Amino acid sequence: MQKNNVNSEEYKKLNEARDLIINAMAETMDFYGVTPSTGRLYGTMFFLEKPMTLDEMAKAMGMSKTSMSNTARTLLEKKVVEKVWQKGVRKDLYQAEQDFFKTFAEFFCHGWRREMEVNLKAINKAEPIIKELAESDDEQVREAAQKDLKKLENAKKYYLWLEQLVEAVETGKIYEFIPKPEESE
Amino acid sequence: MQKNNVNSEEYKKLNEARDLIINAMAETMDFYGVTPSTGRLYGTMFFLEKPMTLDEMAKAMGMSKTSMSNTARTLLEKKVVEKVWQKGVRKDLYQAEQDFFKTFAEFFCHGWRREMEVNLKAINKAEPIIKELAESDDEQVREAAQKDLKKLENAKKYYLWLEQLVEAVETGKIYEFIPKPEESE
DNA sequence: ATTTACGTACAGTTTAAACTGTACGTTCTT
DNA sequence: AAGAACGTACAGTTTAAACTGTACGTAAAT
Repeated sequence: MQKNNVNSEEYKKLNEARDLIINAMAETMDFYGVTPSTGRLYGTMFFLEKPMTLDEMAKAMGMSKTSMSNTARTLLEKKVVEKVWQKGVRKDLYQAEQDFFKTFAEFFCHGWRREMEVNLKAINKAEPIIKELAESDDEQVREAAQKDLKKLENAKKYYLWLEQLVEAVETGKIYEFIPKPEESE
Repeated sequence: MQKNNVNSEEYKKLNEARDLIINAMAETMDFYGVTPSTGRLYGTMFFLEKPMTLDEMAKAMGMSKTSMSNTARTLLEKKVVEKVWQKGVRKDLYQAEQDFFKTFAEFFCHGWRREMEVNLKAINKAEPIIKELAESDDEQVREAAQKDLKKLENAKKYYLWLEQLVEAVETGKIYEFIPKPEESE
């Protein structure tokens, strides 16, 4: 918790300031479908410069190594951390992605894509059936089916649009429309 | 479950086809932070033309009225259903929003906005403290604080960009860049 | 003024998720 | 080849979320 040759008073202050941010991250990351403690881990890794081992995470979060293994995997799947490799280091090393634009693109495009795929698959299965029923002799069935077809058409149009959006975000074309504030490096 | 003067065989078929879609919706709506049963309710309401009462929902979902009250409130908060009013009807009536573009805009802009607000608030609190530490006599503290400041700068730039995106989506300006496929009405 | 209908607060229960500790397979070290 | 270090599968526990039924406050109906 406290480094050796270091002004620990000021370090404490710095960590408190970082915690303000980390807490906010932990709170808002529920939007990304993770628990607060997962968010806290990401926040912690975000501020740490060097990559982190599971043991370091466990110590920093005051949690079990098993939990850290699971949490790290979650963050890995969400593409907000990456596994890095260092010569001579046996332990797995994880490092937080620093570029929020990248994490934004990764996360939302992945989610949107999945939504499109699953739903379009279902639509393609259901549509022929409903199309058949839209020719029914039974007026009520026919009208209901026709209304459903219209709904499916609209859904497909939406997914067509979403596909375009995903592509624009993934390729970076979106930044032609909404430019990034220029980087300070 | 079975209407009176209706070809129940065909109705069954139609409901099976609808269920394919509803199941897909229930599955993918986890991305929107709701449970499958909440997704199922939305899907059910999406296909039903008329607004629905809590009792009808309870019957359709095979769940308690209390659950439906909670679930409906959730959907209301996410802005994917709305309360409608009909003359002479005492019961609350809920109706699914049919326009996916609207639900997209409502949901993501709300989430992004909250993320920006909470995190920027934390940044504004933490930054002055870190700025002070960036002048520290202790070299380690000073360098750490300076690195942190850069991180905060980058975060702010990202949120600036996100703000622009939210605005483009909310105002509909986004459709100038990624046009909607034309409506079939 | 009673009664009836409605939605939800509340308490209790069931179900699922988060988390821990032990044990095991794998890989590096010696 | 034996031993040590590492990550994770697994089983068990704790915590939180989902769901139910009863009860109550409010408002319409009689």
